[in-house]
Amino acid sequence: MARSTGHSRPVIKDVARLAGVSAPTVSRYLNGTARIAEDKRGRIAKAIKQLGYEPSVVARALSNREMDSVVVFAANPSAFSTSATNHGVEAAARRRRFLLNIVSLDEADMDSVEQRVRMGLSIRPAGAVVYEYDRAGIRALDYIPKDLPIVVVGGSFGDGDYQVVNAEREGGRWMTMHLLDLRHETVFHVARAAGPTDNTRTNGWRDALEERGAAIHEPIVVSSTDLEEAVEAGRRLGKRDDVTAVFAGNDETAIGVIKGLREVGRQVPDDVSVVGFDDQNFGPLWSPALTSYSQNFREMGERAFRMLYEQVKARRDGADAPQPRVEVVEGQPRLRDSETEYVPW
Amino acid sequence: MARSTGHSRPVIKDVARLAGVSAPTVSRYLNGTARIAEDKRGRIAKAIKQLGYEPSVVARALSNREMDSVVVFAANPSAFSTSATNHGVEAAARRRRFLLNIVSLDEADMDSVEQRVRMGLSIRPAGAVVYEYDRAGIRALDYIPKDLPIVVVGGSFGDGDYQVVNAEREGGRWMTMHLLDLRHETVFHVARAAGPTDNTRTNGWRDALEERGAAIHEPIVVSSTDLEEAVEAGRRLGKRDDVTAVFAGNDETAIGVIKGLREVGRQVPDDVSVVGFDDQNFGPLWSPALTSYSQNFREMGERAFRMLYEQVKARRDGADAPQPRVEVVEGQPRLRDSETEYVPW
DNA sequence: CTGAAAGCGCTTACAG
DNA sequence: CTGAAAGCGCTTACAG
Repeated sequence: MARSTGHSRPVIKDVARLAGVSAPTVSRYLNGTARIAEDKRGRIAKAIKQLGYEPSVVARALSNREMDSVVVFAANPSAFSTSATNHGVEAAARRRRFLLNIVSLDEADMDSVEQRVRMGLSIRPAGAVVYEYDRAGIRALDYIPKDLPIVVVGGSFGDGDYQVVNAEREGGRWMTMHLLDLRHETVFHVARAAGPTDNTRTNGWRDALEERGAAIHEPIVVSSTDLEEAVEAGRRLGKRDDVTAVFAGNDETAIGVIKGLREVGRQVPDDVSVVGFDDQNFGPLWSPALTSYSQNFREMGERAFRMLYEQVKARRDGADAPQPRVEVVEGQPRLRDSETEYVPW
Repeated sequence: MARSTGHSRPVIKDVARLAGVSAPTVSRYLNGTARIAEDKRGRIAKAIKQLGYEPSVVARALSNREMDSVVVFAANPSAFSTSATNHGVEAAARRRRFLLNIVSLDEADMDSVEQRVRMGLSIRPAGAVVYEYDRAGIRALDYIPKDLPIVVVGGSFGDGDYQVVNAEREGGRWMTMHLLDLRHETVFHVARAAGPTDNTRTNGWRDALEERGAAIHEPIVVSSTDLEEAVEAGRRLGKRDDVTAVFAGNDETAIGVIKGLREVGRQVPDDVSVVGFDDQNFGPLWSPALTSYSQNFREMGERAFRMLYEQVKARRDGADAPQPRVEVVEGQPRLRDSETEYVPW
């Protein structure tokens, strides 16, 4: 395994020698962990620059028993929500010079969750972020030691001590209320199969109907992979003449529903109002431009890291852990042209 | 910094003691780096299981000067292509028990590229994968030491010694040919601003026109963020009556173009055929269902890791590096309803 | 086949 | 403020 590293990179000893100090002094300089004489500071700085020295994060991690890194555990790694959240976590982590490790989970392979978690933790990260939009994420929580800083993203309130959730339920409620405000007598709902959390769009929809005393028709649940099911839902709804407004669980579903509605001769928004969720980039281009609810995944990721870092920092400083809390990241409704006021004949 | 780790996890010494052998023997057992007596094998295996021992990847990395991990450098971390490719890399890496680190690059902040690369390499990964769809990726290559195994994903042929590219150009050529086969006299093109590579959809489009001797009208280049530009392109094209077929650089663009075309009274596909690229999931739901070209990003990611691993393995075995090569991952046309045969009046 | 020793590159008590 | 020493948890020549 002896690799010919060529001229290997400089190590702390080289810096120390060049600066005429000991390695521990360089270490203290780097970590700000003790006061260093002014002249030595200068010499060390120069030596570092001259050598192009970079501390080995691996050696540091071995010594500290902990790496400056976060692991994120997430199912659906290629979903927009996941990757946008990752991006936020990474950006915030980078500012603290933390590295990001991604370990994907697989809903279809729950048996591997434990092993994947172990793998992710084998690097001894300073903390973990778990996206708890689904069962795999929830399961992952079981395998993470209680003493490791964790932040849960998404999920139900109370699933984690430290949690950042998007306003799923609030958003669902808002969109439904909006339709009700437009005088629709009630709002039908085509839902994606949701995880077992209560912070869901569907619950928000129900909240609004209950609050207004509107009729609650069981939601039609469609697969999030086979969009044809949404089209079929649209057809079914289109055949009922009590359907004037539909809240779709996401934008793809909304599109499918609109398509199905049209197939059976109902126009959107003239005959039926349809709103989506997620505000995907194709929404504004749709005909009609799709009204939707925009979530800020990037922001969620950034907040998740910051919340994690607070815990890590406190631990490293020997301070008390920060107060556990749930942060709700609000989204924003984007009103466009796919819904309109209900006008009875 | 002394953390109360509670009961710390078992280390190799604990296993050795319990099995009645030395630590190096356990190490050799774990790595298959020497023959071990049958009875000791058994005892070691039992001790490992009993203790729930897991080797410290950090200690191992320090000793080996290299971590069992890959870094991927990529701009546009939340783009579907990026995240799907990441997923492929991660899946293939996991099989080899390699960890994945993600470092995002930022086109808008080229100055930070060097620092980001250094950060990503600070962990001493066994290799790096660079997504070279844009300038940031290309720049990143400059900062990665030549002796580190690298695989370039995307980009021009020949940018890297080891490269996996999708059939961008081939795909563009195919789609254009398809339209020409439908008797359109020529095909107009609305392109996204492309990176400085030659393996582009636009070049494929040009290839096809040249091959058939069709008229080449300069492509309209639109931003990949502001979809309104695509709509505007659609309007402009719609006003010319020599426009009967449009190859859009991707599906969002295609949708925008269709919208613009409609605004000026041209129907798709009756008056103008429009095809997209990428085969996003909303394509089939569009009216008309969008004809597009589907790429296999996941597969690209998997191949990228495998190609990287070959290099890593050879290096570790002290063997010759594998032959440099470029693998082209083919996509697949998805013919739907947005294009049709040209019928002159 | 296997053990004692040294080393990977840091950090942190312990003295001074 | 600063250095010598020991340790983090592995791996790898070196002997045997």
